[in-house]
Amino acid sequence: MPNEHPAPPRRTPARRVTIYDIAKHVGVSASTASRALHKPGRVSKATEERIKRAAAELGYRANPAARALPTGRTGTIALLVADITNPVSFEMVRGAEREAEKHGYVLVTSEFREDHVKEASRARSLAPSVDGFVLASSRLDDDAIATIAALNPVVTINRESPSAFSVLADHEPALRELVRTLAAEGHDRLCYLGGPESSWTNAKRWTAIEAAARDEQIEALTIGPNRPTREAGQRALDAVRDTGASAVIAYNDIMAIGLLTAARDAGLRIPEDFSITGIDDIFGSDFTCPPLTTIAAPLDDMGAAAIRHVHAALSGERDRGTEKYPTQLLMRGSVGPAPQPKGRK
Amino acid sequence: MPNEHPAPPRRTPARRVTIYDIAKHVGVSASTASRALHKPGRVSKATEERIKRAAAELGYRANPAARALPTGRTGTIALLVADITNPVSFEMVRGAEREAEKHGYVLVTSEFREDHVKEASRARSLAPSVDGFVLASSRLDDDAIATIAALNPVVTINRESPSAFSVLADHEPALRELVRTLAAEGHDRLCYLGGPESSWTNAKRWTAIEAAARDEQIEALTIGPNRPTREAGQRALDAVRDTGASAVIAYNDIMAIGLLTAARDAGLRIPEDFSITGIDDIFGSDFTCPPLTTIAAPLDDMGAAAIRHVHAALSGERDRGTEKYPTQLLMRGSVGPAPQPKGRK
DNA sequence: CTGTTAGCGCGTTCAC
DNA sequence: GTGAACGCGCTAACAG
Repeated sequence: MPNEHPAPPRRTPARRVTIYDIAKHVGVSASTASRALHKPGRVSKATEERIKRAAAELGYRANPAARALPTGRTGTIALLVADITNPVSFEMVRGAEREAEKHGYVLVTSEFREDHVKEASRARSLAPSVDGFVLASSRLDDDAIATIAALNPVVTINRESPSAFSVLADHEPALRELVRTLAAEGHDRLCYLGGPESSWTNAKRWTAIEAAARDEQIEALTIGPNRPTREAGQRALDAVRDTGASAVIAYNDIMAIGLLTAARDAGLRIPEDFSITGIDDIFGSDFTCPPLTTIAAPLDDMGAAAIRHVHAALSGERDRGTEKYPTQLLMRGSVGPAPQPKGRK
Repeated sequence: MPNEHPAPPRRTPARRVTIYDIAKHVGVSASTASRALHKPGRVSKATEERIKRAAAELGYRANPAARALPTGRTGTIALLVADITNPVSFEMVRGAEREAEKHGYVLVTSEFREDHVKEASRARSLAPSVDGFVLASSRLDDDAIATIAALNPVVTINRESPSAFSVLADHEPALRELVRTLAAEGHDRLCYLGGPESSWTNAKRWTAIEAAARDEQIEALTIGPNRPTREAGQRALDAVRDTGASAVIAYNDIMAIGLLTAARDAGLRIPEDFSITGIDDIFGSDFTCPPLTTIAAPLDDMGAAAIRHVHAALSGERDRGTEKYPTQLLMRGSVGPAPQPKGRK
């Protein structure tokens, strides 16, 4: 802990009301009050009613810390995302938050900025104050995830791991469809603009593209690894052109947007000179010039599902497994026919 | 609490190491261990060293809940934002998170989706588990904020309130400059596309625009209130055209982008037929067609500052006041000369 | 169905 | 400089 937060000059203590206050007020013991408030049916209907009324009147709020001590449950779930400012995170965070609230959990969201060291350290420091973890686009290896999972249930999003439940977007069919479409448009060499090496999905995506290209009997090559940023997308323009490919599939929309704007700045016409596609369907991908062809996943649902599985694991249900979500190819203006029809086939 | 999370089937307890473990391990009392770990100099240099070593060896992690009980401090700060999926939130969240981590706090981020009822209820339910609040773009009235501030220090972002410390972006100079520029380009009637009624900044922005327009001797009118969404921006196109204004300043970039895309879909040329500007400089505002003229604020710094002020308040420093941050007008392609010079003056 | 007792892990008196 | 004892608010175990 780099810094301590001292307590000395306490703020207006304004003592909060406890179960003892309401117990005294009603004329029962504290444990009865506790039961009435949280254990359904363990107390007579009449006194339960009186206790609940008193609690409402006095404005009682359970102290989570006090509750966590005997139960070992904090009522908090941590969601670790690679990059908060990546629009991909939004929908996931929103879905997770909605579901967490629904089950009475507080959600703590934290980003690790694509840094696996930071990710591990955040998990370690958060571990004592949460009941479980959701790791979105984790950069950790299986051992590191296992370490975390030893103390708390872990659900991963877009990352498979033997020690966690995994919620995945199945990009394979959409990528295959995309490659088929590109081939049909006459593209006979396509380039995958790769993402971070430590990204599990990066490898998956390239594998799917490669296989699809083979089936379509067109060439596929990849450049990378690259950081998943706009800047990286921009800087990749020359490398992409050097490949001689007429179509590019970028690791994600952020990179695709970087590449697209760089291409336009360089005087290229999209898609006449060049087809570009991304993955994710982030905010903004529909209003680039031209709008970006991309692949959408139900990130909102996936975020919610992850929380649901953490909750299930905490309730004693199985905490390993995989759940796949379908994705959808969105054809937009950034894809067009190959520039020089070479008459393949 | 809509739902309880039952504890019964506890997960591999895997008892965590406590100060007692390390105390026994070293051969001292628990209180000495506690002191050595957190009270500088209250224990002999030698034993302090041994205790710290033991703590490290055993992998000791303080139990925040147990700590919170006697101290009343949870080490957590809540950040409430209007809309997580609005890119405006990102930078603020990121800055806040960075600063929170720096001071050893855990940050809980939660959105209330522009709903003041939800905002209040979130604050109420979070109150017992946090040390303080940051309310970003709060939709609450002063009384509601005062209620929250009675229990925990509150810092507001882009919202002034008598019972909280306020971190504000000062849009007035940039708006004035923008209006002056528009006037110089020949626009003699401009329209403010208003945001939500409950938004404090909405009123501020309109006031600044109105005053600047008066000074420039051009006409300014406003339409609204509107929800701060892309859809609202799109739907406003007709209303905006009906005003006869040749330039629009939107409440924020999201709405501006909605308006811009709707205008283009309707066959209008921007900025030849119409100048459009936003406020916020969100992700995406630089790659619309044409790029959006907007006003940028140091949201990252403001988020960090808010946390700093919560921390300061918790340390007994003053918890009322105002801190203003300068903003910057970014002229981009969406602004041009007025379509039909009417030869004002 | 309900009251009593004990203890969660830690900080903090108060003695020594 | 250090240890023993108490209590934070709540739940759990054990009576009754």
